[in-house]
Amino acid sequence: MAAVDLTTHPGHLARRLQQAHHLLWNTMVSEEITSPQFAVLNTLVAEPGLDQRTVGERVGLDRSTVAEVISRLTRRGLLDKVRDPQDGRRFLLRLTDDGVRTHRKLTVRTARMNQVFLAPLSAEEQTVFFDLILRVADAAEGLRNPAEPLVTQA
Amino acid sequence: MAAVDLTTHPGHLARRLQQAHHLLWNTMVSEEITSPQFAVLNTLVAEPGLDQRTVGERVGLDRSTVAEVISRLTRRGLLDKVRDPQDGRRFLLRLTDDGVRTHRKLTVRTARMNQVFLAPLSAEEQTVFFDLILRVADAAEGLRNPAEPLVTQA
DNA sequence: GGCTGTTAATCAGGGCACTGATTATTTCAG
DNA sequence: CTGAAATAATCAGTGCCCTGATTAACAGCC
Repeated sequence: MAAVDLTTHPGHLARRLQQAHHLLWNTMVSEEITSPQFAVLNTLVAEPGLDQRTVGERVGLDRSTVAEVISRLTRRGLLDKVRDPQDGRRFLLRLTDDGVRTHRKLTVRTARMNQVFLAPLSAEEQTVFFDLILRVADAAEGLRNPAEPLVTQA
Repeated sequence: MAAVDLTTHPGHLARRLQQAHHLLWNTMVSEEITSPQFAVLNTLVAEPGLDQRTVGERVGLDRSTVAEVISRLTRRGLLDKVRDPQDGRRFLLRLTDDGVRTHRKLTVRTARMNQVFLAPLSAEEQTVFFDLILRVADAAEGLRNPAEPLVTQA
């Protein structure tokens, strides 16, 4: 008898927001390339030659997920993986020509989709929307790595 | 050369927000019961005897996902499934005593977690946060079913 | 009664996301 | 130089999430 109103639960709202986004992405951007895959491509356009771990850090994907995403992109020929001659643990990642083309094409469509997605909000509201979400997400991520104590006494 | 700033992409932000939430949920609420599972329990506290499809509608889970979530809750003995004598296609869902107890316990913890999660925002900002996300999500969901028999405000 | 269409649930298949354990390589202390 | 800690990547296991196809049951129409 003590049911809660889920519309005041940020986690629930975040999930619904993501689902709504997924729906729109699928219809307006691509059924092949997903949003996380696009994020990886985008990062490698900006910084070619990153390793897997760093890519994950940039786009907010953990080590396992980023490995799967990269393996899919590689399988589709959008990405090249080369062993780092300087450090045999690492793979250096780089877009193929096809990867670059795909990124360019999706960038346009993504911009269009974002417009539709955010259409219910005024320009000022959109700014607030980004700001609030970013602040909440950043703060929660900060809780994971509490300020590293410089003087360690473990 | 034409990399995009992902912090102005609502889909990317939604994903990051959900990940941050997941992290906090795991540490502050439960490692056993997930947020979607809690949403299902919560719905059945409010409306016992719903069928699977309706539960999915209430919490925003599609038919396949809701089936998995319910099967997990049933396996843990938090939920009972009974064939509807009125309609042999349906299963009627109801919490067990253990399910009710679990829901009660998690309700308290969830409230605490939400406070921590939203702490970076002032009270007014929290209201805006809910409002903006809800409006965007609702609008996008509305695009899926263009012409529904709208119940325009009673 | 039988046809047809709809609906609840399941199944097959793909992708995202996390944790904990393992492997290979590098780095650093002694 | 050598063994121990750290690091990049992979693997195993679980759970969420979606679409499209299938199965079983209901409902209306002739």
